[in-house]
Amino acid sequence: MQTGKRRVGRPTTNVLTRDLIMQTSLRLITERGATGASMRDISRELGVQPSALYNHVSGHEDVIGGVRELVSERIDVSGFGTEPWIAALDRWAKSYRLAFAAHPPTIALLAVQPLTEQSRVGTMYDVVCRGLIDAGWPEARVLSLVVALENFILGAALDRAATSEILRPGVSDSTPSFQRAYAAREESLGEASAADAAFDFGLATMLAGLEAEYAALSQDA
Amino acid sequence: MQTGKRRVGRPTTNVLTRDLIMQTSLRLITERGATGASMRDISRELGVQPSALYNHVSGHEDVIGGVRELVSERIDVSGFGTEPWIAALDRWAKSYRLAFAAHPPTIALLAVQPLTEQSRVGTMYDVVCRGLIDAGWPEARVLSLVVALENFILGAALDRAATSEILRPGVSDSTPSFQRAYAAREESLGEASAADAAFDFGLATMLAGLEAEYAALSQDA
DNA sequence: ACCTGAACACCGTTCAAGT
DNA sequence: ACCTGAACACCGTTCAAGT
Repeated sequence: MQTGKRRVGRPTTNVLTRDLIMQTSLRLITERGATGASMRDISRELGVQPSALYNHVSGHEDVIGGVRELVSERIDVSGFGTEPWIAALDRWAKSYRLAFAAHPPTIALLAVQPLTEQSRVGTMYDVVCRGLIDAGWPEARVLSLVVALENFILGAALDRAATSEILRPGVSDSTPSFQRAYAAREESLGEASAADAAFDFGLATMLAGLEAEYAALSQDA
Repeated sequence: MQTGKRRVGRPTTNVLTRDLIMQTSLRLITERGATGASMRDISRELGVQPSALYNHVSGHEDVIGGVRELVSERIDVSGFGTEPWIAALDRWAKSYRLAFAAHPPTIALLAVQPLTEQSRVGTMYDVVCRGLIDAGWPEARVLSLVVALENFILGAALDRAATSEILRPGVSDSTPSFQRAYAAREESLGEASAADAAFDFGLATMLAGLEAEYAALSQDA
């Protein structure tokens, strides 16, 4: 990316754009982890001084927000309006998690960020809300449903981002039931990821619970 | 905490202990947020040089791990063995979330940390696993169940830690369904927290799904 | 408007020196 | 063994100066 040394003063053709900064940041985070994309790292990668970034972004928080937008673009909301609501939620949840799982270190960074107004994330919520309202869910409950599912998805993504050894009983310790459960899961999983198994199990459980809740709703009406 | 200026060399009575460092760190995180408990902040609060901390902890990661242990001590696993498994899970999940909710900024810090061996967290898993195995859940599925529920809990805690404005549609924008759902929830909630509503809804949904799954299990047997 | 370069107030961590 | 003090290699951000 470097173009030798630039002399002071405004360059004849701009070196940076906001989008270039976001793309570079996402790439660095993915390649080097959450701590590998400091403002100084990004500027170094782009061959500019750190202060140059501030002509296009307001600060590090702004960069993180932009990266979140980038990652969120790959979430699939196409099921709403074309499939039954439960299938649409299933598709949404799985693609949501995969979008973040493709860049594991982003999750811890992004999950805490407040939602910027007028963002693509906002339009995603709109599509999901519309699908659920049209399906007959009471408006007052729709956001609780969406947020609850999202909490699970982000928690699962966070889990996947952590080392796979995050949950492992110590050897020869005082947790026999934990060890038995661990060994039994190990055997039944084979090559599959434990985090994936927990996500699939949890998502199926939540959707089953939602289906039951939905059935109870139409019984009241 | 300061005791005037100490001269160089080993003090006659120790100033620090590992536990004192952890307690101070938790207090600072709670009072000042996740960024308010740097190694230098902790040392300043304790009236010592930053390097003094390294006689009792291996580094910042170690401190975070210790704080997680502190917070986790308040998780209630007393239901396992004394209540039906579903009630025990409900009690566990609610106290789990509350333990972290009492120190909101800790969650983002702690959720990503790998589990240290021989920790209290490990014994918590053991009690939960034992309760579920004794209740008749297949050993190979127990950990997926626990991890899935934990993912939801931590995701919900993360959500609660974020500003309450994290999810809010922009005014006069192109997300009408999102806005309707937001307004409807607002009205039905009154004073209650939106994050709480989503957690309660999600937990009830997951437990209902688990109950259905459990019933299906015994049908096969 | 958009870059460089210098500066400021921070980090985590290491290590010699002192008791 | 457990502290101080100095040092190293980092941060994010601001701002004057230059084109």
